[in-house]
Amino acid sequence: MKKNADNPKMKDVLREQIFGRALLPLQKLPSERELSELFSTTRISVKDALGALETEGLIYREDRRGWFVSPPRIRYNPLSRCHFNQMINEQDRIAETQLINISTIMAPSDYAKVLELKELTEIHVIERLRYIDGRVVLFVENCLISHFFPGIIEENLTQSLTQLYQDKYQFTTSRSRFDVIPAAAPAHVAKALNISAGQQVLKICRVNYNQQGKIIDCEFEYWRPDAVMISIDSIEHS
Amino acid sequence: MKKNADNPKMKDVLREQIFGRALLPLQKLPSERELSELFSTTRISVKDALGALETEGLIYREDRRGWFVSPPRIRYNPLSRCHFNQMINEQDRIAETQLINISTIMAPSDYAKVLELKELTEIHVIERLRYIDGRVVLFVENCLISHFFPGIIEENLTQSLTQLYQDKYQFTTSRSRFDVIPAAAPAHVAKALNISAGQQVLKICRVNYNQQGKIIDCEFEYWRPDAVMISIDSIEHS
DNA sequence: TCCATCCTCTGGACTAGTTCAGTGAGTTCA
DNA sequence: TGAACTCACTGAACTAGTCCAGAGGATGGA
Repeated sequence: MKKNADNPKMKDVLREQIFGRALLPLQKLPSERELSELFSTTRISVKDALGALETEGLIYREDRRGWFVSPPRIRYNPLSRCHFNQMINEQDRIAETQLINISTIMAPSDYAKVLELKELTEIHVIERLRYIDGRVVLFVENCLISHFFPGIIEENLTQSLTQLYQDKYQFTTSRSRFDVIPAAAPAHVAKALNISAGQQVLKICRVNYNQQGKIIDCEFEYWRPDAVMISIDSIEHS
Repeated sequence: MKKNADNPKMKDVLREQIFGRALLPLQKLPSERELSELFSTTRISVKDALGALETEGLIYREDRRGWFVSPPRIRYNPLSRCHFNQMINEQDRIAETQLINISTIMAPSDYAKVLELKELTEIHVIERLRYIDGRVVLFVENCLISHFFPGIIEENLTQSLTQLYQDKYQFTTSRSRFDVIPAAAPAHVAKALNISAGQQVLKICRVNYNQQGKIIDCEFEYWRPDAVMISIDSIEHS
């Protein structure tokens, strides 16, 4: 069968099926090869169409696993003191956290810059993965200035770090700065998020100050772009 | 000449030339066809490589014109009362604003929802383009609830709307909410930004309340993703 | 000098394939 | 039962083309 005017564009058909609930959140789409047969087109055209729906936030990819329908976005206020689990639960979603790796290193220049370090300084890097409804959507690197946090490595680091700072170290966050950019996923982040290196992520870099106004840690968050809406209300901070 | 291990990947070469200042901000890259000859590869592979650099924020595309090296990002605080021109000038860049279109319509459902309208309401839609250093980077739609703003259409709408609200209507913004998502450019936005429909943009939707706590307008901003870093500091709001 | 037309150039979108490398399920063996 | 192996499946990445439609510059005519 040749393509003709009776043959609606694949991305329009899929979009309608998603909006019409024929395809449900987290549901797997047919493979690219199947779609290219179904719609009598080539795989490159299928990839382009799927990529367009991905850009719209309607579907997401997983490297070597397939394409899936995106669930609704989470509303996220980076200035909020609300723990991840609580934030997700409040939106009737299921949260989970996985500790991936902890390392203790001399701060490389990009970290040193963010933390405004003037000399060689040891930091702990805590890598965690965040899941919503069983899907991995966020890779987080917390970079803690070690000398502020003796013995933290032995703690349960899947819990709220902010709470741990307060309970064990009597640090409260007096101020936060955050920057948001669309970025390309570095290889280690991509692998953790089940995408190929260089795919689009939404990167949030946050710097936290304790009650003495000193920077104590920074945090790099890499979000799946379809999973989150950053939402800020000026009234919550006045 | 066949590809072999001596032939470095095109995107790595271009990335090095950009970081090494052999390719300067706003400079045009060779066309896809030229690059495919230079690097003995196909146009699809060139497009993939260029797309990867675009995702990194290093280059940007213009439909039918070519690919260009991205200038540094603007730091933008959506909660700031700072006018666009001032914000850009403070970062040693040149700002320009172009009024594209003004229309007066009954609010369609997506606008009505954002403005929390309970009944059929007339709105003014003011479309503007924002340029930094001569490059179009931002398409803005301001949606004003008409009955709050008698006679506004005749004003100079390239100036700061916020200032106009205050001077002519004695409205000050007491509160703002904004949402940020990566989105696909609608056709009318894409055309204005010199990209094809469906390309990635960073969409900011803002809602403003006057001193009586009433929503008076909302704003949809569509940013070129490589041009902006959203930057918020909690200390500026306490 | 200005406007209309033409032409080349551009990215966008498509055709028809191929190879690569990791995932995950099923099977086999200890 | 658990671990290792195998194999089909998957998207990623590549080859070699084609056609489309709008941008912008050059040219010619009024």
